[in-house]
Amino acid sequence: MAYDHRSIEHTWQQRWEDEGLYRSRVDWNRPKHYALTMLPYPSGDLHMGHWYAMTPSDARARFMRMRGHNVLFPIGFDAFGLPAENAAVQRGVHPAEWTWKNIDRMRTQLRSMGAMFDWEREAVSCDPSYYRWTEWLFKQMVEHGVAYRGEAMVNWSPTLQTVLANEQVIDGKDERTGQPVVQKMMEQWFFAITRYADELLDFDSIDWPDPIRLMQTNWIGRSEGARVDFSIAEGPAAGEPLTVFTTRPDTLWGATFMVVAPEHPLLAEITTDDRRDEVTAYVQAASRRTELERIADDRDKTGVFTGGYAVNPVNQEQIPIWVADYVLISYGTGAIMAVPAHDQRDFEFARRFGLTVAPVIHPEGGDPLDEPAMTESYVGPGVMINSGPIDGVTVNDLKGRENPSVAAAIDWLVEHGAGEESINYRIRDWLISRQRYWGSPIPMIHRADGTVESVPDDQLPVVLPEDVPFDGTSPLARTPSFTETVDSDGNRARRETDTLDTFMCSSWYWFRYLSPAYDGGAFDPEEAAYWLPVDTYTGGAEHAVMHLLYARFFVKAMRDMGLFDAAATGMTAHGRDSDGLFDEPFLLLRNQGQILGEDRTGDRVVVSGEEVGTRVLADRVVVDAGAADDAGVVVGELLRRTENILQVSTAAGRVTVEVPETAVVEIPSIPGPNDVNQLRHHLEIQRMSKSKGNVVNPDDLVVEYGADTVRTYLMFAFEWQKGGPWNSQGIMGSRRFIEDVWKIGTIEYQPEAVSGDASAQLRRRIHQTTARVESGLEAFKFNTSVAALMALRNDLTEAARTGAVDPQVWSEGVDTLLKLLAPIAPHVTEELWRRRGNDSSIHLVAWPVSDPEIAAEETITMVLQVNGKVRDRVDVPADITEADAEAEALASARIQEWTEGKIVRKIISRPPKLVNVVVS
RNA sequence: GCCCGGGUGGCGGAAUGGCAGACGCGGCGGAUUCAAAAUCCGCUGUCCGAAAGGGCGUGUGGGUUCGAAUCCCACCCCGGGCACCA
Repeated sequence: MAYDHRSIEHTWQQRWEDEGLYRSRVDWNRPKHYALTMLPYPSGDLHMGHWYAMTPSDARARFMRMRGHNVLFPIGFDAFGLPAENAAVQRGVHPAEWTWKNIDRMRTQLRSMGAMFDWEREAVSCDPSYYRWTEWLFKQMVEHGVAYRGEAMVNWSPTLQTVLANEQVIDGKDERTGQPVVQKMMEQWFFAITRYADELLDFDSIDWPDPIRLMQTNWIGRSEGARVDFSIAEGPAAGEPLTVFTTRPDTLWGATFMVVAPEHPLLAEITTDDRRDEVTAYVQAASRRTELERIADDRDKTGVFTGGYAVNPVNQEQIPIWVADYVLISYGTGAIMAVPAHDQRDFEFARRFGLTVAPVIHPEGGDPLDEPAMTESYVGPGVMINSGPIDGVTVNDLKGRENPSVAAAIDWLVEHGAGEESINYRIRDWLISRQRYWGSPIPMIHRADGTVESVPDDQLPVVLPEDVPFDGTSPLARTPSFTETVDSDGNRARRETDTLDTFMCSSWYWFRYLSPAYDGGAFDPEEAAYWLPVDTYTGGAEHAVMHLLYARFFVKAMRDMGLFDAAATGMTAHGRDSDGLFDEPFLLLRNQGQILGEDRTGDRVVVSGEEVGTRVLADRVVVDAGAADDAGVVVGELLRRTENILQVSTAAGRVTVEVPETAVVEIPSIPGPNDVNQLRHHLEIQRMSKSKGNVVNPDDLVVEYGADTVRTYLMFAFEWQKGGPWNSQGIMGSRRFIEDVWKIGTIEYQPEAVSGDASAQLRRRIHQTTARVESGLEAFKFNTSVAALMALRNDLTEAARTGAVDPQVWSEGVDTLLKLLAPIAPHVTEELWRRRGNDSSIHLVAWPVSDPEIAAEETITMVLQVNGKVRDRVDVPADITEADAEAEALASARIQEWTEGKIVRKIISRPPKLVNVVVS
């Protein structure tokens, strides 16, 4: 009976659905396990990346279930976002229609995986029943002061006609489109994520990969130091403080000038009249430059003198104030004290503009700094000099108060009222307003008097109007039926027309999964009490600082707003200690790598034609001409093709070939008339993309090989956390494996010359395999689990051929193979399990237990070494004593050969693994 | 520039400081076949050797150790993150 994946997979997917096999229900008598995979964006097609992310997660969730956990493994869609709106602009399809159609299609594709998703818990973020609670959560944030409206310098994307969060801007460009972003002052809604900066730096209670923790730590960017008030010396602002943040207050006595950012509020008052034109020109030039241009420019510092001076509070010295764009308004106070002797940026600026450099640190174990000769700043350890009260204090390489000189300076500042100890963060508050249509509306109303009020809860959600213009910026703002409303006093008012950053939708979705239809709140506290928090979260590392940081912030804010109080009470009622369970969203996080396109060699082309200048004008191009090679003027591999221009790698080097329309193109492998566009060029390993033509479609693979084979291959062929290039031949290995399992599961076993040894050996392998598969699944090293199963397949195939094992052991072997493989290849194992006479699903049976005593080898091949080199091997009992092991080694003829005539210095005996005889 | 992660056969990858290369792909040889595909059996790091066996071998150089892919130091290369953060 042949293995037919099509009927098997279809049948079981249907039956599991009908029987509700994957419905998860609260059951306080069983331990729970909340396994979560990052929800997909409904782009239209499930690609290999989705399969690669989800099927191993599914396998692990199934494994946890077989181990006795009550597992929740939900799925949904992150359905708001720009691509839907672009589709509307470009193709005239309404975003809602486009999105829901994609979701429909992707649901079908997701079902073809055979994953244990509980579809009753599906949540879709663009559904009003979902975004009602996104809006409600926003309101909660407003009411608790976590969300606020503020004027700030924002990242404006002229291309997208919207603002972006800091996290969405990379190198001064929008991280999605790569288009430049400019700075602009705007009033927008923010979440006060900075308030949680310190708590977000604490990862002690969660098991997350180090790189992610590091990236978040760097992103938050905590710096310890001091705020110091300099005072403006003259002019309209005379006597006013000019505050700076510094991590090196110990170098205050070396401050020789100050620099303010071009946007600094006090700049105009500081600037003297004779300098005003120059300063104004500089500020204007700076504002015109995008972030991108500032980076693209050579790093030479620019700036101008304001004419103003400030008084250094530590020594009353007057120092000049400059304006320069290397000081950023968005960090610290937007003004710095410059200590050129001990800060490289300040040093470069000072040298360029001829400003004073005054060393205040005597380098450790070196000569005093020779100011005129210095070519770079000194940032190492030493001893303070020329610094009045802190002279002689040690300077080390540590940060903050751990550096004695910094501690001494802070103490002095505080004592003299000149400054205060301060911590500064790189992270900014999260800007959540977007001037887009396809997002959750912000449930706020602008009253005629300029104040803002929220839409009452019983009027939520504010529903997106359907009929809006999709031909430019902010469709909602241009839809009067939406914007015109009345406030709580019945006066005419205007609705907020910005929508929420879609990252907000994905910052709480795993709560909605618990009870997607619940209308008494964002989630049902009864469900939350049982299922929360998420035990295992899997997804791509590209979300390291956005989604994963926002999600952590959300949970902390929700906790502080009391949104988990009811759930905590429920936990306590069931005897579960809720302490600390609502501090973090995901207890364990693991990231999968990325599947890349396959390496591909280009067509071997034989071109005939004539040379015209530097290129060859073809009249005939033949692919794989074989013996007819000599006919060509150009023969080689096609490296690149741009329209009809070919780059061919030949023995003599690279040649450019132009293929006019009149030329004949012959590709034997493609029937019918061929044209130049069908030539395949060389492709390096890189991301899959339609334009490169290296996309592997999982749907096609499922049709050809079956979901079980695709799942097995994805788990076997890569180190999951690393990923790598696709290999179209490799999948056959997994297909053969599944077919072999089918054979093993369907043959009639014929015992012949049954031997006790062979039976015991197979039992040993069964129990060893169980342990190996288990540890692989636990540790996300799925490839080792599959490898172990393939090895068991080999043992069982051998057993079937020889007939040497006891029928009972054979049967145990087959059953164990099926159970261990069930999480990975759920369909074929279910089919075989039932055929073997079992009435209920294999996915409900208990995970096999590996008995260490049965798994233990009786005899082990012991390695005999001389001076650490393997010279012989002997089979010894597993419980051999150290003395016997040594005796075995010395009795070995081969060891004797190698030790003959030498003096045995010592013998390292590690029974039963090895004996190392050290001679000289 | 700074901070991470990683370099193991032709390829994907295994390996609590103890037999490097499990498992698979590919390749080679054989069986089967009219033939091919599929399937089955065997071999497959590299060099020397008829073989027995031996030399070399986990990016490079050094170190620790009886013993290093694994630990330490320096360097090279690849991937990722941040990037004038005071």
